[in-house]
Amino acid sequence: MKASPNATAPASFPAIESTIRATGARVTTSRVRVYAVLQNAQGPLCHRDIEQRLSGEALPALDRVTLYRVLDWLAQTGLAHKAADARGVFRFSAATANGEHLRHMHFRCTACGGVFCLEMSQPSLPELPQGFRLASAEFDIRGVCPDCAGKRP
Amino acid sequence: MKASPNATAPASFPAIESTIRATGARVTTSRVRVYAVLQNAQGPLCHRDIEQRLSGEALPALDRVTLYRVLDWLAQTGLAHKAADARGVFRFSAATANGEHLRHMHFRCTACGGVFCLEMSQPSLPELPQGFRLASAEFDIRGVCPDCAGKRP
DNA sequence: CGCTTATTGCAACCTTGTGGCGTTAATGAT
DNA sequence: ATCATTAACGCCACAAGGTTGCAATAAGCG
Repeated sequence: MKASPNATAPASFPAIESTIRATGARVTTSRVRVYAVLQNAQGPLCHRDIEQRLSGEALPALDRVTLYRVLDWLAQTGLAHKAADARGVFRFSAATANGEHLRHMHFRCTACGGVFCLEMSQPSLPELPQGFRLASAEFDIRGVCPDCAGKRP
Repeated sequence: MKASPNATAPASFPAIESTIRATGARVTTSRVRVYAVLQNAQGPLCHRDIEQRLSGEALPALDRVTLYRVLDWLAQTGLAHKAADARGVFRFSAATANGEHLRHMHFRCTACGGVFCLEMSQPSLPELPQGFRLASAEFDIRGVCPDCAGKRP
């Protein structure tokens, strides 16, 4: 065993492994790797972002379809959140333990599709008409991020 | 039932025509028809919804690509709003004259993708970090609509 | 009416996402 | 430690949404 100083380390994350094991499903390298990427991310990532980060690792890249399935599985088990960005592409983010994601604030750039989490106190939830089942509520702000605004002023 | 006379009326909407003319672009039947559909709609419609409604008219159906282009043009000129629904599909809605759409409330069904406009007083807008350009802000609520909840309880 | 060119329609293509199926490998039992 | 079981994986093809290029059409104008 070596020490662990490299950014392209193999998939060995005891905490993540036990989290996945707790769901009752099998602990596979694919799941560990993808979940680790989501946990290290700053904001919600789309399929391509994740593929890119995985390809930076020493391990072989995972199949496109497998990645989709792992992501959907993560979303289904509640370990990750899945939502479409301003361009209609699904983005995924690791769920926090206490489910505080139910009240979050997002800025979605219509140019690059990026999502920025804004840490601000969110207004209270409204009451829904009868029959509607609430899953999540977000204050969704669209516009252009500083990066894209700089490129096309 | 022939009682309702112009369910399949041709494209002749003086108000819509002059609105389009005011943008400086050409007034075409495609633009008039699509814009009329959006104005008569209850909530945001996706490409397919619009195609379906247009095919109910007596006039020949418009090309898929043309529809996309007309919709993008409407969004660009500000006559319509374009946003992705919970399933990542773009939906379009006619903009109101006074731009009050900036403060709106939507419920997005994750099952059928439907969007329901909720008329409720919305909380005040937050202040953004420097460099971010605001385009629109919505309180975005996701869940399951009464229809879909009834089908899969 | 005839001219100019913005729009349209068609065809091909791209991206995102899904379904089927044989093969691999994670787990539990031996 | 090895084997059997079967959940996941990888690969294939496919579907839906969306875009690009270009020739044909029709809106606006003199």
